[in-house]
Amino acid sequence: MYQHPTMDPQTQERLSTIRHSFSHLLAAAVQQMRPEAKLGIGPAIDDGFYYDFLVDQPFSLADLKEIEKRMRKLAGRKLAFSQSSMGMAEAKALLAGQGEALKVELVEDLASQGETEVSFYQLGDFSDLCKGPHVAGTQELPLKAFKLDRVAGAYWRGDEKRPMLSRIYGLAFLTPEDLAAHIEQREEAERRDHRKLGKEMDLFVISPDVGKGLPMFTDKGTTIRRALERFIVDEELKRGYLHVQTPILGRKHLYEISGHWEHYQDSMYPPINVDGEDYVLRPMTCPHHFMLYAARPRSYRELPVRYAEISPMYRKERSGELTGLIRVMGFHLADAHIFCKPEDVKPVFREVVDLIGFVMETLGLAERCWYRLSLRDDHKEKYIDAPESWARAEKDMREICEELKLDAQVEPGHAAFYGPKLDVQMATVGGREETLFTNQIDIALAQRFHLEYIAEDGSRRMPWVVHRSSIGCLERTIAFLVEHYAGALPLWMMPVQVKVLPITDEQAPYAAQVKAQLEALGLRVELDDRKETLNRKVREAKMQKIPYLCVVGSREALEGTVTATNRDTDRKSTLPLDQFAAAVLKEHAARSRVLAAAGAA
RNA sequence: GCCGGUGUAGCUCAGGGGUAGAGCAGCUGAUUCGUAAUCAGCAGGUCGCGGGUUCGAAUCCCAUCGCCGGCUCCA
Repeated sequence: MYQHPTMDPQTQERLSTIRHSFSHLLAAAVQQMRPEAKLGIGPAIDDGFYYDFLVDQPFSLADLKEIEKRMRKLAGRKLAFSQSSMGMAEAKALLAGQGEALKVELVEDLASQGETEVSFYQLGDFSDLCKGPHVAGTQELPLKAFKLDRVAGAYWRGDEKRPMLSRIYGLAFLTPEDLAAHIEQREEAERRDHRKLGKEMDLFVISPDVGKGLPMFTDKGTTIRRALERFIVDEELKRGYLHVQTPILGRKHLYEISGHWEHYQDSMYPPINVDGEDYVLRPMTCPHHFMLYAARPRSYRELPVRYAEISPMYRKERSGELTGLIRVMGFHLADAHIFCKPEDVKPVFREVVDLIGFVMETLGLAERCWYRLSLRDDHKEKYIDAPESWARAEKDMREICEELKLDAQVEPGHAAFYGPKLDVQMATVGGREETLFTNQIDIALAQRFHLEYIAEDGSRRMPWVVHRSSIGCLERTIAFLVEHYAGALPLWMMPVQVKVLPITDEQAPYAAQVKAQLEALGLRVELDDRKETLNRKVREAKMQKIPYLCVVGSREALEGTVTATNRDTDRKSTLPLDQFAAAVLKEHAARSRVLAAAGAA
């Protein structure tokens, strides 16, 4: 989301105060228009503020104009924000008298946390339970730097079992310029959106007839995927992973053993009954890999066993949750399960962190990602019931983060049902946070599947299992890459790496030769021999973000050269074809993110 | 799934009760061109789908589907 590049903490705090004050102004205006509207909460957020209201009739976009007008009118009266405080019982009685049931609940919560007093802010006729701070009065609000934005439904306290409130979002900044910049940035984000670019670049298609959340990759999109798959499979093989292949269907029984059926059923498709036996589409690969492990006795000597697979999986999602390639129902995860001795879990995990670090670096996403340590929360029913193992695994996970100086954000409530996770997080261009990769210590499944190995002393022991994804879900990773690079992907994953543009028909034979020579090296090349002007061919190729354009005219044909334009620098240089080809091949093979074969900066 | 918004040609959009329009893309022809749109012509839509109101619906109403933003959920 929008962050002012040079904002010091004080200014940031001031802005947050202003935004919060705007939210009160909003609530005041709303209560003028709809006295029956009950108040939820109204905090400052990254780009402004919102306020939640309990109303019979949800607000529509058309209401915003009128509300904003009233806000401006109220602000024009130069109202002061004044604070007062009172005891819990008094506050509760006051709010109850006003019919503010949601606020009463907040007071009760504060009371149960041991608070003895609460604070109210008064703005004109409008009073609200609020700890502040606020600006002194409405004359301090930058009215030209704010704007009501949109409406949305939001469950009270984020709980879908509780009533849905009507939320009004507003944008607010310190200056009109900042507001304009934010709106401009939003438009830029729209242009970078992988859904838009994916269509323009012809990478994937989501057909309602096939099904929402079930993307299909075109040849170009498939080329990107293949580049990523080859990269990760080769890298994993180098690092001791064993690549395997397992089916996407499995007996329901298998998932009853794993606990998925009990803990994860909401995300699974209903069983397919075949001759009296129930099968389910797999939501995860772990049970299959466990059965591979369990198929024969294992010695401590062969541990750690690292089974990897780029595995298709299907998870049921509610329709409103699907987004382009980022949130889908059928996807492909670069998954692996590492079976190790319990005492080896740290080195094994360190090795996993090293791999994902390498992957992020190679993809060029490292500086945009951060770590999240995902632990349990109080909703015990979501997790396997094994408090001691949880405590141990969470402790291990924390220690690993500390040892590796990962600076992970700790977040309760995001753990897998079978163990804590170390996630790699990233933000979409739209500002929404998503998980790119995830790694887990599994405290439960080895036991449920009775996995074991023979230890040095001949005893049978239970291995620990680490689940991890190295390059994540291919669909999602591609979406992030497209957004991060605004479509101008690194050479090695670009569907078309070089485009040959002959100036006239006379150069057709030479252009074909250039293409053939580059292709013989394994590069992906297109020839544009249409009867179009060079200007047009260049324009179209640039819009397609082709890394290198090779213009060949009579001069190049005569000399055996190409005049290549560099996508990233927009510079060009004329050089012998052999030399250009070798340089591009080198960049391709090295998975370089810098284009320097021609027109280097 | 819930709340709000939205759906007109492949794409971007105009039109808002009297049975459809532009630009680009496409096709045909001419142009043989040195780094971001050569010119001309042609073709293209039962206005998401289904009901209803009306003499008449792309336009109003209802329902439904897709898409977008949010909530919930999540790789």
